[in-house]
Amino acid sequence: MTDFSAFLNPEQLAAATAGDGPLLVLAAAGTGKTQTLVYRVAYLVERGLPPESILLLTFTNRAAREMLERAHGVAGDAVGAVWSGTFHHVCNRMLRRHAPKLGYRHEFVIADRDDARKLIDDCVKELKLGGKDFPRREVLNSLFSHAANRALPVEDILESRLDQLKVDPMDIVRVHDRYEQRKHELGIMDFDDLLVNGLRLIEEHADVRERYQAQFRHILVDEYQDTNLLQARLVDRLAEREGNVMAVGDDFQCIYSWRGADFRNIMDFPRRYPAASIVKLERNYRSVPEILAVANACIAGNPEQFQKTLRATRPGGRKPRAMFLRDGREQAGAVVDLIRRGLQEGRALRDMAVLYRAHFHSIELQLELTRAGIAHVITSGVGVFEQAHVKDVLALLRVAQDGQDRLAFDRLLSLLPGVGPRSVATYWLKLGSRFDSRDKAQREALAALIKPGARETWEPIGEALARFHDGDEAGHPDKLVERFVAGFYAAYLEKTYENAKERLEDVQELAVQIMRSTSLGAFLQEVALLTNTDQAYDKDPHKRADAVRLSTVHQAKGLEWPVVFILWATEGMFPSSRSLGETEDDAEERRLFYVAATRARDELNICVPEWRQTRDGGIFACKPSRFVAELPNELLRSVYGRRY
DNA sequence: GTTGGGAGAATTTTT
DNA sequence: TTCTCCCAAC
Repeated sequence: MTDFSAFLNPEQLAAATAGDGPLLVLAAAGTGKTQTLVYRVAYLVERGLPPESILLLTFTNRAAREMLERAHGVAGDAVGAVWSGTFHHVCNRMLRRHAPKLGYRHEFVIADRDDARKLIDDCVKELKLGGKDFPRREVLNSLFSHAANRALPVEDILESRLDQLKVDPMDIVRVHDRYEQRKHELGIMDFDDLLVNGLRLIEEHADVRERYQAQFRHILVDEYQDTNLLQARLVDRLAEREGNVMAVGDDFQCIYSWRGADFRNIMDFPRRYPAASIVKLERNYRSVPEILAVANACIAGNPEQFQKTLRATRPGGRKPRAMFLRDGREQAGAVVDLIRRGLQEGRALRDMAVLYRAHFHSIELQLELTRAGIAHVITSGVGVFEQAHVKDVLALLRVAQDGQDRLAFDRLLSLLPGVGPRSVATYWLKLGSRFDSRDKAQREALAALIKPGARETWEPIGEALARFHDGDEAGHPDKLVERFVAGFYAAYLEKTYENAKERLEDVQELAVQIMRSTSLGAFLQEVALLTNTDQAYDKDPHKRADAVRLSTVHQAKGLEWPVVFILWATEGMFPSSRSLGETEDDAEERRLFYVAATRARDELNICVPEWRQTRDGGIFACKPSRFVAELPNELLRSVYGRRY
């Protein structure tokens, strides 16, 4: 048995070794929340609980993996069988098993954001809507998503935005109805459907519900403050029988309410679970007191929160710098200078991170870092698996794997010259609304259907598929990809993209990834849920090992660095004017700034440029962010220009 | 039916 | 400045 008291402080110990019953752990930033969860898992396993009866829900797959790795270090191999991952991942896992109960195949397809938007476009066109004033697909997508994640009808969501919409709300409802219908016809689920249907599965099917209620004797939820209504309800249902929920979170760090997260879930937890014990973790092990003072001051004004104060355990260090700079270029130069100084002081590049509100805030810095030859990695907005070339190859693999995947078929065939949506639709129909590439007759039928101009191009692809199914290369997805690339795709990339070489490398790396997973089927069923923050797909591990990290604040959640820079701490940028809109409510932006500041261990540098250049060459003045301006002067070291 | 050119719009956060 | 949409020519 591990001596848990050797690794945990009294509050952490109380949480990790608590008995049965609901438990709310209010863990402020940097107070060892992960440590507590890791030891909680280890404790339960060591006490003899079967690992598969533990459900660990996290915000990213990466967080789940890290926690289990660490718990494995404490409690050994048994930990491997713990159910863990994001809500989407766990719902996916349950739905793969029981999908027919909801009228889906086990092999239902997950539509990523891009697929969903395309589909919405199709619906708009089909209904002959659209036009200048009709909302764009992104807007429609986010409206539908809002509705789904709050379990509200689309009409209700539209109601609150009527003034912004110039069209008949019923038209939007019609698009939504058609979209739902279309998804069902194609047997696909979008991200929101995973949650919606996961919950439906549990609520509407008593046998499934009872099975999982019996299985999950302990449910642990990380980042509980960022759960939405569906997620909270799913946990409540699953825990109904055993009642063992451990919710860990920090209402100060709720930064996803735009996605439906509702921090009332955490505020109301004691009411929903009257038997709940509450543990507060307030001792911060991460940051120097000067950084905590800034974080505390920033968040203090937010109403209706659990009152918590970060208490420092580290000795005093340096006050955060507020750097008042001329413009974005000077900001980039200043950050580069300070990174160089950090290197001289013995820090590694990986000790430093640059955080910002939105991806485009970092463009100037990226250029400057490249010019200066400083290794850096960006967790970009577009996930690796969302890039066009990766999706092309995935489409090939999906066609090889599954004869009913219409989306994949469309995508693959559209790569051929002269073949567009109309032709593809005809092929599909003539093949009997399926294309089973295992079936020789179907392969030949398709080859004959393809129009003359494209037939030659298709030939090597058809050949690759044939060899994948019969012959000595059967069942080797890497060989399939290889033949596809050699016979067609390399030339296609060359013709289509300027950076064909890089894309080719991605594709080859993809083949390696697939060979590492248990099976092609398993890989394809999960791939839509892998994101760039999960780092399952490491493009360049050598570079990544020691490089400055550039990230949005959202993606930096749960991480920490000795040195942190915050870019564009100006009104309109951070807080973002788009987020504030007409409302005066800046609570969420404030929490976001709090999250950014509390990522730093030793040194926090807040950049406040005075002028911003727009893309079309315009220039306008920026006021310093309220989050800087409001701070008492004595909490910061203010420096002007490049005299830091 | 498809593709490519030219004009126009537009810049948040993500599973 | 870059991505997206619409229209006209293959």
